[in-house]
Amino acid sequence: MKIEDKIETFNSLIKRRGFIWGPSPEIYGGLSGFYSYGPAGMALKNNILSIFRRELRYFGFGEVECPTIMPEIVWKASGHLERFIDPILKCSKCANLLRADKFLQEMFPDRMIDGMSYEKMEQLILDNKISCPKCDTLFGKIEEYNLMLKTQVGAGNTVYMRPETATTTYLLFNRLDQDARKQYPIRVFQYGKAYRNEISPRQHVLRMRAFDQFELQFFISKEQEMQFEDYEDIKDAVLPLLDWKMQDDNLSEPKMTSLHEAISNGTLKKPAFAYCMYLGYYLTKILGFTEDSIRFRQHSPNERAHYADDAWDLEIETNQFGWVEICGIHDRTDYDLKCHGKFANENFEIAMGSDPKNKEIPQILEIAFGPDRIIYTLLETLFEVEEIKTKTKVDQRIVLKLGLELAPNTVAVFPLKKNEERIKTLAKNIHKKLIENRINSFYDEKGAIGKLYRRQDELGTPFCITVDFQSLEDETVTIRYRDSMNQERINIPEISDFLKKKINQ
RNA sequence: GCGCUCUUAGUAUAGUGGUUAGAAUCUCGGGUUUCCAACCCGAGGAGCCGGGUUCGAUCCCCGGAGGGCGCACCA
Repeated sequence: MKIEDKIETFNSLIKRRGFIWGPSPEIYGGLSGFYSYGPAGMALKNNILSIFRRELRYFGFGEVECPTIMPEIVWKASGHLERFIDPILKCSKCANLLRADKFLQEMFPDRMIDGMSYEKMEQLILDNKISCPKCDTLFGKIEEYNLMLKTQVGAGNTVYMRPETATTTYLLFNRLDQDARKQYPIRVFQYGKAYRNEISPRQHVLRMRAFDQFELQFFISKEQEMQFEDYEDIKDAVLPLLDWKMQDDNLSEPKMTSLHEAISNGTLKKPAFAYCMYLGYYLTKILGFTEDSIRFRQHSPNERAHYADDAWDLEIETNQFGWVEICGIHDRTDYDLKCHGKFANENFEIAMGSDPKNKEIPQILEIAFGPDRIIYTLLETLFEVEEIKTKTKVDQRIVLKLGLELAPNTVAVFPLKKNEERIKTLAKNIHKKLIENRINSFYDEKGAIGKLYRRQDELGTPFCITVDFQSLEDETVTIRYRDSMNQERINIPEISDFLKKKINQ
């Protein structure tokens, strides 16, 4: 069997081996934009999350969790209600759909459309007899498309599913300020679901309507942004940067740039923001993404979100979908706290320095990961179809080169022969010992030894242990390495320690 | 959301207006096998949903859902 199309093979692998299924619910035909994780996918996700949590502890972050539903006032204050509801023009004849404001801006480049009321836009359309560019039918009323999912709580209270976790974190600000005893910068992150009513979700889990976010926040003073202690430790780090000027020159390859170089030539303005870039890069690299598949792409000023002063996407190059954003690093300034302070009638001005009289609203720097995108891009970039030579033929194998801590199974244990009771019993006992040592071991005996190895290759299991006849004599087994397919013999009582040592290397 | 196109076992597919929808792989049971998807025996599993035309529809028609591509959308 020759494996022809790598992308097809990959797409079927993630279904076949229980990584990602959908659109869910499959037995009812599916709802576009919603996917489920199978056991392997969920194991991978949990492994990623525990690495992130462990590392963020090291970087001084605390974790919070907030409700996914928030009242209307929150989104009015954050600006999402205004920005996430788009005015659209729908052609009554050909059903062509257009963003009303963008379309009108194109028609009337000299007029200020942004901020114009719907009535005024409609008047403009009427006065100038604006018609559908496709079929020339006259446009009528402006309709709304709401990118936020709306529902009701209690007796008709209109509420919204959060379109990002970040805003819900900001609502805890005065609690966090107390909790951290005003030791700025405050570092906190939140992991959880966010919801967006995409018009047409596509590209598998890359654009879902319900998706995970893992968002880190710095609450920081303006002074600290420019004189950031931790920056000194990492300023020599070299990152693949593609700023918007390079993009304007039609470049797509990033330039390896050290952070202090980026700061001194003005590509990056704030050392604290540079530190965020580093942190995003660090967390990405630690998952095993290869260096040449990563780049930071800066948003051009008109691409930026309503709250952002500077924004960079950390992107991964995939076969199927090109460069995919897995993380966004945003300088949100004091925008969010200013808005919420105003709407909630709270005073968020804090004395963050030594002078208690010098109060200011903290700045916010954000590092926002999309775990679903991490999982998809990680699987896709680490997936390989390899040629291998056996004694008799040249064969192929499918292998996921997942990091040792990420693989759903750390080790699999097999009996070389399934109908030899003594070998089977010993293999089962070894598996049991590993499980008791809380090592993620998997026992399998269904199939010839080669098939057992290949099955684990597909799941990314880094180690396989095989019990053979010699094991019965001298208390040793073979351990087979996923990437090299090499084997060596090790002592049975030392397996757990051997694996733990390998993992912590 | 629009246009084009597609939808058959877990996966990837073949074929057909009419007996029991075929092969691969897969899964399970058994045999064989002393290290890389071997082999043998046996078994299991499928035409997206709803309506119409027809004596009869998986196949033709209509509608819906979902996927792919293009447009639009993607703070």
